[in-house]
Amino acid sequence: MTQKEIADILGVSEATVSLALRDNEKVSPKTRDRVKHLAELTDYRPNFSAQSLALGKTRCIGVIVSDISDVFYSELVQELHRQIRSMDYIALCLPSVSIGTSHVVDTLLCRRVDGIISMSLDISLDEINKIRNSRTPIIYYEYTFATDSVRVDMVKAGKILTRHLIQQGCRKIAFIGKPSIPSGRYSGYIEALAENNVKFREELTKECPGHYSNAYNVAKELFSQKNIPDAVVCFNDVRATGALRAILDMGFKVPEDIAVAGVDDIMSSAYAGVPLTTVNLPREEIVSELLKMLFRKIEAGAEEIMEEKVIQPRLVVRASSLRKNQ
Amino acid sequence: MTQKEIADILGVSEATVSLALRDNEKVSPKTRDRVKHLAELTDYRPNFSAQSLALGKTRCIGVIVSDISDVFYSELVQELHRQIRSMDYIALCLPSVSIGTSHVVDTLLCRRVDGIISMSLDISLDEINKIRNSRTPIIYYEYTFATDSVRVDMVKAGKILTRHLIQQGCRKIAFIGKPSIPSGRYSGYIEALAENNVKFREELTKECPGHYSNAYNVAKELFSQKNIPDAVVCFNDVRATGALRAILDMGFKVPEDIAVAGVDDIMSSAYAGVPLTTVNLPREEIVSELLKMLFRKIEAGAEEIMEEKVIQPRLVVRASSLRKNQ
DNA sequence: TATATATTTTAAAGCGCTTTAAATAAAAAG
DNA sequence: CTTTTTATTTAAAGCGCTTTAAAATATATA
Repeated sequence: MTQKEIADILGVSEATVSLALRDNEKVSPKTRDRVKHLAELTDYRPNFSAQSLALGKTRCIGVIVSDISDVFYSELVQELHRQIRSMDYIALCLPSVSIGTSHVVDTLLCRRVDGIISMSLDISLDEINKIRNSRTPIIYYEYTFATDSVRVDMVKAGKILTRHLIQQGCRKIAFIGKPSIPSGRYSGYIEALAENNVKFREELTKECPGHYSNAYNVAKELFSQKNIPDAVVCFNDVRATGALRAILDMGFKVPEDIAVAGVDDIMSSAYAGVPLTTVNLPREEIVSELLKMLFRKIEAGAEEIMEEKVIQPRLVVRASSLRKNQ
Repeated sequence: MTQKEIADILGVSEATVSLALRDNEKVSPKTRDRVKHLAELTDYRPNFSAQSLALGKTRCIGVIVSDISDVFYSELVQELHRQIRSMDYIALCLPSVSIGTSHVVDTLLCRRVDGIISMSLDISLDEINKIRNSRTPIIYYEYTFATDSVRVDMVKAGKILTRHLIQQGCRKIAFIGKPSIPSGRYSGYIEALAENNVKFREELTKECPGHYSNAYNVAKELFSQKNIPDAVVCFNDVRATGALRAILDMGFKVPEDIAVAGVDDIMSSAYAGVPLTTVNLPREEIVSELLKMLFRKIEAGAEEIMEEKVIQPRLVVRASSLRKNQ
């Protein structure tokens, strides 16, 4: 079924059909009803490719995610789908880790998405330039090198978590997932130590790639040292869950011997080896800010809007850090 | 940049440019190189909408997922993105739970996806008919009411899990997540009980919607009865994780007092309260079969291929069911 | 009734690409 | 140096839709 076929059946012109379907007031109520009725009846569905071509927009935004099987991101993406639905848009989410950032960017640009949300940290300058050249509006999540971005105050996240552990009486606080480049959570961790006069010990901080198993191994190593930390802040809940498992496997009690905390507040955290203290990043707010900014930029014709929205995280205390005797 | 602009600059016709870019051997090597070189230089990217319209295909397949924040599905989708990349296609994945199955189907049909993979159980007959009428090829995952599907042998999954628990000495085996409609895992559970002469007790089987918290509550209730089960098979790992947490919170020892098992083998299962015994569903194989079948059907012009591929699951034994004294 | 005005419909061009059939240019054969 | 044959290029139509300017019809005004 095409508009032409409908037009032929009804004995009107193609233009009339198009106008009628889009509720243009130039077409008489009577014809409009006839058209719409027949469209309904014949299960007519506009061809989006044709529409996009004619209108010059796809009503589709691209989302670059590093890894959609990463729980936190999949939760974010789900929320994004939910919110974008009401704007009559769709989100095309592609995982850069499994198909390559460069390929993702090319795909999105070829498909002429109306805008892009980048949630991937491993996007290169090259790709950013490609996007800029194409004049496709883009907003970044958690990418500190660009304006037009939304991010959670991760310094604060690291800080409130560390503060909390100090309040619980911990004094030898380790950090798993130390970044190679300066990062919020890690800075927050260091600041919190400093402001409470707790000694920062380099040897208690460990790099750790992002998967359960890596954190498991790093933790095993960390807690095999002579001088055992009494708490550990992890880069995120996935790493915290892995580390926690290692700690339990080694026979330590959590939180009595070692307190554990992560960041993200993924669903499974409340059901981990020991329910996990963490920092909640408000998905709904993050997504709504991202979309608000993106659509503003789309309206503005891809002009930089030079804005950076910072969202506040919230401490979520659970058993993994709660020392009863405090 | 459009083909026309390239053509104008080079002083050739639009047709030549199009043919050259698609490596048609009718165009001389010399012109082809000139065209491609300029295309490269000017960062030309074909307009996909136009291409789709002209070719009558979108090189895009739609994926209907109930909930992409469900770990298992997000792992499946990630794998799907990986595999489909090499076919120069993209996957448009939409979560039916947050935007509604009917809306998902409409969206996919409007956008004229070349094929659909349905991973959602709550797709209605109405929607299936819409898809059929549009003559869009579709393959189902785990949907037992349709042919042209791929599924894991869930009877077997339920059976090997239950058998394993019986071998571990359990005799009062509960089931959390009993389905309202006949389902593989549950049947497998019952069959395994029967074949080992273990009494089936209705009161040990509980319905349970799919989230950690529900399983937590159901388990709390189940294990507050006078007659406490010594094992529980859960519909999947998410429910198992929730139930496990409840069991531990109630002060039971796992697996000594109660053995716990799930299905899916999601990444976090190995790091749950107690590492979780489960059944692995081979993602790579599932996805590759789905795609193989779908593309076969696309070639065949949406003709039913009347096939049902059954994939074998694999038992993964971990601490949550391993009774040392056996 | 004729004219001006408002309402409704339509022809035609355009969006950016593909493809086919016809036109042109180059090479081979006579 | 023609005539065939072969290689290369192009004009034109089409994919399904939108939109604008002009045409047709209906309604109001003089």
